[in-house]
Amino acid sequence: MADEPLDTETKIKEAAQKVFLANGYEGAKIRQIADEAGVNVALVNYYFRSKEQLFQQIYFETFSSFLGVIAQLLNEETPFEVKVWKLVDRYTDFLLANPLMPMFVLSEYRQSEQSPVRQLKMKEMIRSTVFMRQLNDEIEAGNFRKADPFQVIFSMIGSLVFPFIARPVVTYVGSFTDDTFSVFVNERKQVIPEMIMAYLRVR
Amino acid sequence: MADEPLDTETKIKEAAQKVFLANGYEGAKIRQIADEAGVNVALVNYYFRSKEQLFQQIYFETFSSFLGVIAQLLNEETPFEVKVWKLVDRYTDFLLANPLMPMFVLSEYRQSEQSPVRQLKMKEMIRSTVFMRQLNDEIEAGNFRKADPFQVIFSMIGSLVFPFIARPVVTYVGSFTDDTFSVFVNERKQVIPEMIMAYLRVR
DNA sequence: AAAATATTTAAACGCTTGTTTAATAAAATT
DNA sequence: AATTTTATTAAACAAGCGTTTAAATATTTT
Repeated sequence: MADEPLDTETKIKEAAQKVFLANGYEGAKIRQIADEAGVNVALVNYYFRSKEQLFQQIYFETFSSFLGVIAQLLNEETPFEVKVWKLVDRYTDFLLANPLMPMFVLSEYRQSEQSPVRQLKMKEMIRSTVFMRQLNDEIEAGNFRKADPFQVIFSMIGSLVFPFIARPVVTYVGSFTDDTFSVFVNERKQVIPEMIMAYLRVR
Repeated sequence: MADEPLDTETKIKEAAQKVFLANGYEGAKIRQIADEAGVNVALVNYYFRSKEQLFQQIYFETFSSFLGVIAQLLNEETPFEVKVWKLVDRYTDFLLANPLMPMFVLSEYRQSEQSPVRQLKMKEMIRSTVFMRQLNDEIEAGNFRKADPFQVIFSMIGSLVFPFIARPVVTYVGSFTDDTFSVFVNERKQVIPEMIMAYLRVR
């Protein structure tokens, strides 16, 4: 990868992303962000006006990525079961590449009516996915048991995301290293789809 | 309930529990804890020496409760399937009564060798539960599919705990109120055991 | 009741925080 | 080349933080 010389604003943003994800809003200090970016403290406010605004920008982008990738995978035009397997596989890889994202997104979420996050219309996005439609169709056709699609989707996402949220505890209880944790999570690529499908197939 | 006049130390501790669980270590301020307890700021340090020590005490107790309740349920001497249903039922109720606990325990976890949390030997506790033994027996007897017990247990706990960790997002995407969130979680008392058992039964 | 100890308080301490200022350096415009 | 604008800096600011102090009050012990 060609690491071209980044302009100051980008350097700050990348440093902020790193520091905010590792420490959360309260735990992150502007001086730490500035140091990480190799830049004077004042420049953070010069480019982003305030810690709060910088955070909002980072949070919005992270949230969009976190739920956006899911929404995209849910919307693929592949048969239902294939999609479940593919989604779990792809999203596991995504989380392995961004292991701090789930905890950050879920622990730093703040509700406010006119927040950018709300304007994403994530609600409608998830509710109207191809995945949801297919699931409803299969249930109506009698191929799957009568199940609440929300229960199914949150079971799947929850199983997928949980190890990353609970990573320190999981690592401790399971005596994992970084490598064996990765193995553990990769094994779930098989376990989770099998679990979801086994549940749905029982009529 | 008879709310007898609490002594100062207890008042501070309960206030600290409340404030730490709601805001985390960095977000919690001693003056807020003191106010919540209706007590002078200096008394917090008088009784607990430092914010750090107060936090450690709260965290240890919360962690013990969070994992201890699970360990206890995993150790009940009931048949495997009955236990799965009972565990999900009881732990859901426990989480409904302590909705902030999972996020607090998982986001504020810090590893350190001689921490009180480590001395709980939670690892050995979970690994040697009746649940684990039963699961292994059933698999060896050919009644259940060949599954990694850790995968099963973390799928179950993860499904159980996830809605509480992701509550704001789940609430938003699902258009839940506090009441309908509670309904949603209670429905999982059936979904989760069925999912786990459906998975295990496929050979 | 007097003395000793424990509890509580208001005030201040020193440090870190996010933020701003005012001066300097660099770049762009004229 | 002179001027204006933009970028960067060191330094300071006020506010908030966890913590300590020293005096006042309450309680316990003698």
